[in-house]
Amino acid sequence: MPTISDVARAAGVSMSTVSYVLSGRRPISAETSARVRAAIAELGYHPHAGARALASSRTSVLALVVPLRADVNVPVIMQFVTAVVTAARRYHHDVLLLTKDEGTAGLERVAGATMVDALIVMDVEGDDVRIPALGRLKQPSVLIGLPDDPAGIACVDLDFAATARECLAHLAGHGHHRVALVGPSPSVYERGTTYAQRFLDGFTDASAELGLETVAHSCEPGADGVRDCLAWIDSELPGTTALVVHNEDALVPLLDELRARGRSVPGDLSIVAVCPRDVATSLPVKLTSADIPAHDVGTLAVETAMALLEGRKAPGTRLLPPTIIERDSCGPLS
Amino acid sequence: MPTISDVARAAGVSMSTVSYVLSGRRPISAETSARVRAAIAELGYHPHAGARALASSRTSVLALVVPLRADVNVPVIMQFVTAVVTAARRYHHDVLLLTKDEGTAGLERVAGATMVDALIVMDVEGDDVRIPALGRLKQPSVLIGLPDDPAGIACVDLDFAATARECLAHLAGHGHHRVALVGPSPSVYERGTTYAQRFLDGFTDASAELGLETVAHSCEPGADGVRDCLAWIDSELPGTTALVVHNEDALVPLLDELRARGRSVPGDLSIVAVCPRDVATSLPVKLTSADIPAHDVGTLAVETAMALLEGRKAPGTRLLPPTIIERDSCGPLS
DNA sequence: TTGAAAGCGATACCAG
DNA sequence: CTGGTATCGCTTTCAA
Repeated sequence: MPTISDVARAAGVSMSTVSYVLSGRRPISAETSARVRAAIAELGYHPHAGARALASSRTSVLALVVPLRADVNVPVIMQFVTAVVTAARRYHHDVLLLTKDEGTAGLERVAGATMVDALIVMDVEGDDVRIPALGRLKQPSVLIGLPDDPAGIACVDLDFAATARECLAHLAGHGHHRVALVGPSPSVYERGTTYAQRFLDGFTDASAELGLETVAHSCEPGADGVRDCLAWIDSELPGTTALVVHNEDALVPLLDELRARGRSVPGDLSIVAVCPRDVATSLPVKLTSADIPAHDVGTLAVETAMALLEGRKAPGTRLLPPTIIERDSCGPLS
Repeated sequence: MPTISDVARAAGVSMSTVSYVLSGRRPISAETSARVRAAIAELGYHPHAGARALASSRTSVLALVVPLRADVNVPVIMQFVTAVVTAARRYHHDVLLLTKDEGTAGLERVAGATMVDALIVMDVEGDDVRIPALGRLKQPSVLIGLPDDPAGIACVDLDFAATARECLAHLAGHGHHRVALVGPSPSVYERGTTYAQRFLDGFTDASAELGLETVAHSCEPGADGVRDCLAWIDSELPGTTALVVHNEDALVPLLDELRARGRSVPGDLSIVAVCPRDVATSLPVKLTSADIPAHDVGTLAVETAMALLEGRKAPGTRLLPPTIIERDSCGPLS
């Protein structure tokens, strides 16, 4: 493996010149630069990451902490991950993957060892024990999600309250007055992640603002859960004409059940789902949906981390506005 | 951030002693060791990864290259990833995540920069351009999958040929003689990944050995694809009493279609699926299935990488034996 | 516009 | 069982 001094010798310049050609941190004559680049190419030189990290105390690596709970939606996580990796590469960074189950220790390990320049943490809970730990690190971090108290750490997420509002507004625009929310499974509410509650709060507020009659109920997984939830809705708000579904796993059994009952979508019942684009379009009825912009959130998280590293931008919270995509599951009131 | 010499001073020993306490590469008296550890804990010392990598030319990091094609099964990929990360941690290694779309350049970048000790590459194709590139690296690598020519690189995968054989043997054991294979979509065969072909070859061979009448056909995605495939099977092998389904996405529409036709499973038709445990159990009929042991394969890949790093074990191919799990979709010939 | 040289923080060899 | 120290390969300040 050639070193920087091999390159320097081959190009007939000093080590520092080679270094500056690579970093661009000081002007180099076009001619010198060309000679150096030629030598680099010819020798197949790659700067040694460890040496570079030691000398500069920057690693060009980002830590990404992912949940591996089965209870969260795996394809969505994967979308975050690929968005983060892809965006990181645009900034010449690589991604070190940590799992949430290592908890605080994992963060302290990679940060303490100076393995990473910044950390991006997914699946943040309302009262997440990792937040104080992150605050103690010398590296900046970005949360994907919104805890009760970010404690000065940057946050990025979809604006779930506004999303609920848009869903209701969309249905109201179609003339619906009685709308039910099919929520996530109870375990999601119990667990600390706040997005379910934020969505529910937005739903409740918007319902009042828009003068709608609404109910909301969590929905256990599986066909039975869906049936129970529908039964609950029927008894609590008879004459419901539209559903907002904030529960991906419920979608397939829900459509099955409605078909079995002979209720057509959107003829008898309109539906707005909150889910990634691809699941909305892969079902028998193409669902009007509020997108989960995993790609945008992941990208923004990386951009925020980079801004923090460069000292621009104070940490704060960025909630992305929702996007409703009209498809075939929303009709006028019949 | 305290350094090793801060620890040495605090403990009243030399730097080298601290280093040896940490690495265990030479005997240290219990007393000294205790003093050093106390100092480490008190100062909150973490060895600097870059410095360590520079001095020792080992990084304690593994590269993992994942595909991000939508066409592969995302939850299965995620299982590989979590298995690799978890296993790596048991060996005190972290995982740097690369995406397949960076191609050869990504491998050369992280290996050339000495960012990783070894590489694990998923979604290897029959004639994968990355294989010669991996051969040129100074770090060892492990392939998940089985290319046409591993060129001396270690491979780990499920034994798909044996899996096909077991599926057929299982059905033959239930008295079936006419069996059809519902294969992956044509795009999977066209793309270079070899597992589909290996499964098909195993299927064909075992069919002959067991004296069965079989046909095999690829299956396009979606309900239409399933209908076409079933129609093809009906015309080519009338009286088929059992299906081997090597196509996860076809499972839901297939069961739907059979139900629509009033054909019961396993009453009228037996099914063995090749898929991860959780999808086999989450369908309306609990499917008898051949497991995709993503967790085991990922773990074994890491263990192989570690063995290679320690110089034990020559690279070679390890194909994991299949496991058929009997559930509710296989009955006797009626 | 370029060069020389002092670290960065560990590891591991040479000594004792 | 423990110490001293050269060394790893690069960045960056100081000088020219």
